Amino acid sequence: MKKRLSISDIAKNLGISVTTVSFILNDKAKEKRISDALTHRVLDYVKKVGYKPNQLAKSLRTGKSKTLGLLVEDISNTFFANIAKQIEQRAYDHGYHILYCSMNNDVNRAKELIQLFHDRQIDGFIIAPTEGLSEVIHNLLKNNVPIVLFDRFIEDLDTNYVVSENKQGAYMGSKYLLEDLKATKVGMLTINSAQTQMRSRLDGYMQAMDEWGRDAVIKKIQVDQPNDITIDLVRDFIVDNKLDAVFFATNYIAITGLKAIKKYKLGIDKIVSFDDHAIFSLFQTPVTSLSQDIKGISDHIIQILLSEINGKSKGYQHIVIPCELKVRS
Amino acid sequence: MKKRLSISDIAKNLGISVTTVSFILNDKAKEKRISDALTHRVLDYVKKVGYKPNQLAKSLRTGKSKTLGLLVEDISNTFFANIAKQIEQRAYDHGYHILYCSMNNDVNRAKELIQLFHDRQIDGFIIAPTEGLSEVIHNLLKNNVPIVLFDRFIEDLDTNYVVSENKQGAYMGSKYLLEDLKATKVGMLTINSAQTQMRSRLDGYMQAMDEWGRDAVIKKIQVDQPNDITIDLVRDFIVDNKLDAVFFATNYIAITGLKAIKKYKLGIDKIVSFDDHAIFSLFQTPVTSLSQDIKGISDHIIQILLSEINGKSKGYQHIVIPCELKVRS
DNA sequence: TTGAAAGCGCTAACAC
DNA sequence: GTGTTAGCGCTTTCAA
Repeated sequence: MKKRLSISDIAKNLGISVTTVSFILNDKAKEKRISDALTHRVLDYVKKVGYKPNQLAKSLRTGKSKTLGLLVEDISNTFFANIAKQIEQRAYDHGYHILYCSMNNDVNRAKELIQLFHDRQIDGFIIAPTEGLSEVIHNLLKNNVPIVLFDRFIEDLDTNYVVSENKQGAYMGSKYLLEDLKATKVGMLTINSAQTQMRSRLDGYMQAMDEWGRDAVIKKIQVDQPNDITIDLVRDFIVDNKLDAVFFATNYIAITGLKAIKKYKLGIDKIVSFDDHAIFSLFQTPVTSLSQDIKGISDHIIQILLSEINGKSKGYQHIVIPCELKVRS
Repeated sequence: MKKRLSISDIAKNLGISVTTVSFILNDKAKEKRISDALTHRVLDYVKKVGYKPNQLAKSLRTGKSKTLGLLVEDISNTFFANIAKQIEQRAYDHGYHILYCSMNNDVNRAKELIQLFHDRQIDGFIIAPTEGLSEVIHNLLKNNVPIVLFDRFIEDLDTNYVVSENKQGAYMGSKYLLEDLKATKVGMLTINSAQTQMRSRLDGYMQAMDEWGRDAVIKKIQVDQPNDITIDLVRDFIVDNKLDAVFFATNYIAITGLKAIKKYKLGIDKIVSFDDHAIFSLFQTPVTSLSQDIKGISDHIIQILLSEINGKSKGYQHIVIPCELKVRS
């Protein structure tokens, strides 16, 4: 493997100095009033020999790594995987790379990873924050590290975030069950989590129940328990409360719920779930869903983060993006 | 933001030289016979002030970035997302980061990305190669860049790969339809692609059809056409050929197929798909699947790549991992 | 057993 | 307009 050319090789071969080459390569030819002829000669030569600047050296010198960190709970979750895909696209378009990782519901791992990313001079963070990350994110903020939170935010932390209009979405979904499907008793299945998006979805459901003068019937399930157990819990919840409609707070809870409905032939046919999923149009009774605007979310995240990095931000931004009710029947 | 400490700050504050600090930090204290007392003093101090070496500088000096590149077609595909999750876990355990990206079926983008990663001195590549990448991968190989292909390989390229036992899996699935479900006419739906894994799945199906003396009935659909059109094509395929069983070559084809089955009430109840999916146990007639060993695949990928990077590889490895038939009925 | 210093490839202040 | 050079933070050879 022949050694990679360096900028000084280029300069030497062309009989000029590295400065000149550097200026030309960094689009400062005009500014530094380097002759057009020379500029072209350098550019042509660089292209001919396929010279690429060493990003590492560049980063070391400039302190910018041109890399963003994406931290999510679980990259194999379709919502996060889709966000990741969009973010990555946009990042590459702007010359940024993405380092990503799944925190897997493990606060210590998460803290470690954030530190690790920071040590690697990540230019900015995109985080779906889990509980317990408040302090470490606060530290980043204190160090002026650009950050955008998404999917949820942390209440006592003043920073950028991009989230869906969860309360309004949950309200729409609940209202759809009550008003359009004439449900008499609507239960809500959610997870045992204090994350803001979950709280908002709960609030939306509650508001609808209040307005219709119905009892709120809520079960919070634990995410880390075996699926079989959860399935049985869901059956008990539906049967014991004589529900004729269910609102699921996320698509993965819905999938577990649908398993229970199928397994125990519960005959529930009024179902709404937050987050869309391929499965929902295929279930025996189609599931109406609140689909989040993945593209819109990603666009805002990148736009806010890049403007922070480029020092063009005008205070912290709080973006709330509407969801769409996808009716299936 | 207070400036980060550098190794020379540490040395200065401790009244010793950077060399000594560097040796101690890189576990060469013993080898260089630095006194235990000093070693401890340095280690304690480093911990106390929370000093972290600058990875960029380290990389620039050593030429190792401690970063791996993961290139897949589409990170939002569950198979790839799951592989990504596993790989990432293992990589971090070994002190490596993952830069990833989706090639989105775009050869030029893929080439560009590989070049980009290479320019960033990625230590190794993990690639699910698409058609047309032969040349650029060949170039990497010529430059002794560690590479592991997975999911498929490229026939005229001698390198490491980790794939599932696709032919055997497809054979098992087809045999299950014929032998256990007593299917009379089994059609295969696959995609219009020459990738090795697709070819092998086709071969497995064909072998079973041959052994049972049945006609092979195959439809290749185009991945990039609108879903509605594909759904209608699937219906025509099933109806025109009077099929009573279908073998789907991937889970996403299966999902489209299930949509057709549901939409047009085709009443097919003998269904097998390659790749498992949450949906398959929930469809009106459960779908038996061939599930790939994500963990096994990931383990092998990382193990091979790291031994290549550390120069411990003993020639190219070709790993073929069995799939499991998940019967549902 | 420890230290001085060169050098990885690049940018940019300063000199001419 | 173009060149010289210091220095980003680190590893490692060579010297002491």
